[in-house]
Amino acid sequence: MNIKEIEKKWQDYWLKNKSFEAFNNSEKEKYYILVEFPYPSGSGLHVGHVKSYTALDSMARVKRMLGYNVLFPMGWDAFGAPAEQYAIQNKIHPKKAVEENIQTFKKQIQSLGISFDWSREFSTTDPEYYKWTQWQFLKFYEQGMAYKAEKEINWCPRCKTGLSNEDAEGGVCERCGEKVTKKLKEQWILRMSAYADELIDGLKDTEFIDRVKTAQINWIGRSEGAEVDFKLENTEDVLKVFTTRPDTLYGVTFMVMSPEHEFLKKYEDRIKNLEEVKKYQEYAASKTEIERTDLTKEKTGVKLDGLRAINPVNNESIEIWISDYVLANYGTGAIMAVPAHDDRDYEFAKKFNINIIPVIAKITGTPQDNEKYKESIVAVLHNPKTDKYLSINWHEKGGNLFIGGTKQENEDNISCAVREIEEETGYTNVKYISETFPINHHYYAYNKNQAYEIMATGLLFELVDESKNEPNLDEDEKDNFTVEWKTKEEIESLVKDELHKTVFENLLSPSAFVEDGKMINSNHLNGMTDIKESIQKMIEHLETIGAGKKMVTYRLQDWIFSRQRFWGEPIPMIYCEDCGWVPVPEEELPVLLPDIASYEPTDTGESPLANIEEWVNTPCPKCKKMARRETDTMPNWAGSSWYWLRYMDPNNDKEFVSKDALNYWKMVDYYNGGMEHATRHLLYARFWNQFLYNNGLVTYKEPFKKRVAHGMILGTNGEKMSKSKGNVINPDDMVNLYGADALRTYELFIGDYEKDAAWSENGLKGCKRFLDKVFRLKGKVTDENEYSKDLEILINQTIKKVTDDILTMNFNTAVSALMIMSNKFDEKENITKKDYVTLLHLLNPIAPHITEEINENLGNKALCETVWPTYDESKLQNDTVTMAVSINGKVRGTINVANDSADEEVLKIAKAEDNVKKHLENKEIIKEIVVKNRIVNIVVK
RNA sequence: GCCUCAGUGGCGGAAUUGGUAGACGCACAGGACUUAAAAUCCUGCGGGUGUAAAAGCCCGUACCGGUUCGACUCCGGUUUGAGGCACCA
Repeated sequence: MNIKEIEKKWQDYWLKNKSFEAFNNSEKEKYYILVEFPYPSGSGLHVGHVKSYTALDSMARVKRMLGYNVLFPMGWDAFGAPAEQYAIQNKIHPKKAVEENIQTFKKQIQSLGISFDWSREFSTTDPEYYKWTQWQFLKFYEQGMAYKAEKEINWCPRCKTGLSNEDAEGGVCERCGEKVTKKLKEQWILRMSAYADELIDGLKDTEFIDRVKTAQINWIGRSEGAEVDFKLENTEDVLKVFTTRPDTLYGVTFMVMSPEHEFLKKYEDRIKNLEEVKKYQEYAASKTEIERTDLTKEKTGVKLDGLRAINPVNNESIEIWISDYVLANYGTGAIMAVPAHDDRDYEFAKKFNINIIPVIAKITGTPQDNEKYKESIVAVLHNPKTDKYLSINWHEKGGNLFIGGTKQENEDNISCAVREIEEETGYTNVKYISETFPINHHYYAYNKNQAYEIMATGLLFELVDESKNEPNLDEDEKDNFTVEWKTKEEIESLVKDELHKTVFENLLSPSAFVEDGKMINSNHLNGMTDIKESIQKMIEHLETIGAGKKMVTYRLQDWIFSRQRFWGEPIPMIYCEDCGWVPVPEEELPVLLPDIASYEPTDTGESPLANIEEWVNTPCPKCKKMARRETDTMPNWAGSSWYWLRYMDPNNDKEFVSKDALNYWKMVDYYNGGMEHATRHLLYARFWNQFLYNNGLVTYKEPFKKRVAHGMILGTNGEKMSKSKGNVINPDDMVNLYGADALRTYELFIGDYEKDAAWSENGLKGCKRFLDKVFRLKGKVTDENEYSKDLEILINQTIKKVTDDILTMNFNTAVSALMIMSNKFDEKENITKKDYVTLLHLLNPIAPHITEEINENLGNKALCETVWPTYDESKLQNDTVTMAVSINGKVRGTINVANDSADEEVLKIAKAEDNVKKHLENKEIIKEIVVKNRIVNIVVK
C-alpha cells in the first residue's frame, strides 16, 4: 500500500468530481461551517491549523453524508504588514509574495484532504473583493458612521504608522514590539462606540462559548454610574466627573483632572502655579502608555493653585489636582476622589497628605433587634522594643482580645483609649500612631442580656516606656483576665473576635475600604447598608438639585480605521480644496492600488502612497478640479470583517452578496477560531454585520450562531511552538512520514478540542498503528451483508457515539470509540462485509483517504457519496447488564441480570452474591436502593 | 486587583451529567514469533496490604469542610495553574 499515491488519488477524485462544492439554489437544508481564514505567511501551515481544519472538516463531512448542503469555504486574509515589509526590502510588489504564499498554503491544505469548497476561494487582496470592502466603507460614511478627526493616536515610530487601541495593547506595537508613542493626526474613525450596547445585547442571540462571551463583555467594559457636576469656584463652568459610586459623594476630599483636561488651557490665567502645571503636563506627555499605566509606580501629581470646585451635596470647597492616573479618554477625563473608599485615591491622598473622610463603615457581627447603641474604641498597644502586642486574655470568658472600652460623654477616641489602657493595664506613657475607619459592630452581651450595636474605632499606640500605675479594675474584670504580650503571628492565630481581628488587620495594613457597609457621615444616606439603594437614592437627589444624572460609560472606543501603509485597501475618499471630503463614486470602485514595485515609508507619517503623484492626484468627483486621494489605507481587520458573507456569493459583480444567497445561508452555524481573536476580530466583525443589518443590507443582526475556539498545539516541551525555541513541527514532514490520515486522526485524538496540548510523535505513531490495524482487518471480511450477531449492539452503539461526538466536537472520544470497535473486530475470526464497511464509513470523516481506498477495493461506491450509517434504537443495549452491588456506598461485587429486571429480583440476586453475603452477615438492613441497570446500594448498620 | 476556565496514574486524557474512577492511546516491564532487528501478537501496569497464585481489605480525582444511601461530578472555603481585563473612576 503506497499511502502517498492513495492520498493523491482521492484528493484528485474529490476535486474532479466536485465532491465538496456547495449549491446556492438547493432544496436541501443548509449548514454553514466556517474556520477563520489564515494570513498566508511565508512560514507555511502550522500543525495548529491542521487541528482546527481537520476538526471542522470531519464535522462538514458527516453533515454532508447526513444530507445537508454544507458550505465549508476557505480563503486568504492577505493584506498586512509582513507582506509590505517584504516588498519594501526586496523591491517587489507584495502581490507577488502573497501569491506564492497562497500557493504553498493551498498545496499544504489540499495534501491533508480537507473538504473545502475551493470554487469559492478568494483573497481579501483581490480587487473584486476589496471593491466591496470599499463600497461598504462608503455606506459607513453615508450614514455618518465614518468620520475624520484629529486624534491623538497610538503611533509606532518604527513602523511609522498609527495603530488602533487594539493593535497597541500593553503599549507596544503588535507587529514590531516597539514602544508606542502618541501623535496627533487626522484619522478616519468608525463610530463603533455607538454600538456598545447592541454588541452586548446581541450576544443573547448567539451560542458562543462562555469565555468568548465574557471576553467580549469585558472588552466593551460597560459601567453604570452617574455624571456629577461640580461647580468650578468663581466661574460659570462645571467640572463634570463620572463615578460608579455616587453614594460616596460625602467622602470626596479632592478632585483630579487628567493632565490633558481642557480646563487647564481655559483657566490658565487663574492657575497661579502654571509653570509647575505645564511641567507636569510635559512630563505626562513624554511617557509612553506602558510607563504611564505601570501599576507599581508611585502616584504623581500637582495641586492647582487658584482653581477649586464645589461639592454639590454639601457646598464644600474642594481642591483640584492633576495627575496621570486619570485618563483623558475615559469618562469625562476628571474624577471626584474618595480616598476612604478607592484604592487609587487612597494612595494619592496618603502620598500628598490629603484629608480622608470615611462614609461607609464595615459591618462585623450580626445585626439584631432591640440593639443598644454605643461608641467605643479598640486599642492595640505595640512595644517597639520587643515587637510584641498587648493582648488581654479573658480565658474561657472570651479568649484573647485587645483593650476595649466605651466612650464617655465628650470624650474623643484618643483620650478614651489612653484612659482605658491605663485602667486595664496600668501603662501611662503611650504614643498615638494611627487609627482605623469606624467599624459597625453587632454583638450580644449574655451577662447583661442585651444586644448592642457599636461604632468602634481601632487605635494603634506605641509603648514609650514601662512606667505604670496600679490598674483600676471593675469588680467583673478583677481576676478574670491576664495581660499578655504576643507576637504578630501569635495574635493572628489567637484573636478570634471579628471586630478585634478586623481592627488588627486594618491597623497593620491600612487601605481603602471598598466593600459593602453602613453609610455614615452622609446626611440623608446615613444608616443605609445596600450599595445599590444608596446609589439610586443619591442619583435621585442629584437629579432633584440639578447637579447630575445617571450615566453609562464604556471602555470600548471608536475604531481608528486609518493606517499609514501601502498594502491595504485604499480608503475611497478624495480631498478637494473647495468641496472638502468627497466619496469616490460607486461606479469608480475599486480604487486600485498602484502597480509599482518600489515604496518607501515617508517621514511625515503619511502612507507610502503619498509619494506616488500620478496615483494621488485625481479630479474632484464633484467639481472636477484637481484634488488629492486619501492615502491612508484600511486596517488589516477590514477585510476579515465581512468575508463570511462573500463566501455565500463569491462571484457576484453586482452586489457584495445577493439577498437570495443571504436568505438561504443565513447565519454561520459554526465558526471556529483562536482565542486570540475572541475580542478584536470577533467584535469588529459583529459590529460590521450589525451596521449592515441596521441599514437593511443583510438579513441577520448577528453573523455567527456558534463560536468555538480551538486549543493550541504546543511543542514537545509544553511550550508554544516558535522558531527560536526550535520546537516547531512541520505538518509536511508528518504527512510524508505517517500520511495525512494518521496526522488527522492524531490531532483529533490528542485531547479536548478546546484545550492546549503538547505534541507527541509517539502519539501520532499510535494512531498510525490503529489505521494499519483497520487496514489489516480486511483479511477477515466475509461476503455476508448483515451485521455479525454478536457485534450488532456494539456497532449500533458506536454509530450513535461517533455521530454525536463529531457533531458536538468531542473528537477524541469518537476516535476512541472507533479504536474499541476495531479491537473487538480484531478479536474475532471473521467479520462480515457490513461490519467492516460500517467501520470504514464511521472512520471516513476522520481518515478519509484510506477508508475510501479500502472501500473502493471492496467494490463499493465512494463513501463521500453514500448516506451516513444509522443506528437502531432498539439495539443499543444488551439483553443482560452488569450491575454493581454496593454496601454503604462501597462496591462489594457485581451481578449479571436481565435488562430492566424488577427491583425485587435484582435485590434477591444481589444478596446472593458471595462477597455481598459476607458483608451482610450480622448486619441490619436499613435501606435498599436500586438504580435501574446501574447499581444496587444496601445500607446496613 | 477583578473576571473566566481548569486541577484525575509516569504522560495525553475517559467517566452515560449524582451511580463500578482511570475507557482509549502513549510510555514502561515481561513473554511469543525471528539467526537478529523491525513489524505483529500475548500479559501486566494508581498506591498500600495480602496470597503460592487468586480472592479479599484499606487509601486514592489539588486541599479542608458540607449535602447525599452514594460525590471527579452539587454547595461553602483554601490553594495552584492558564487565559482575558486592568490607575477604566
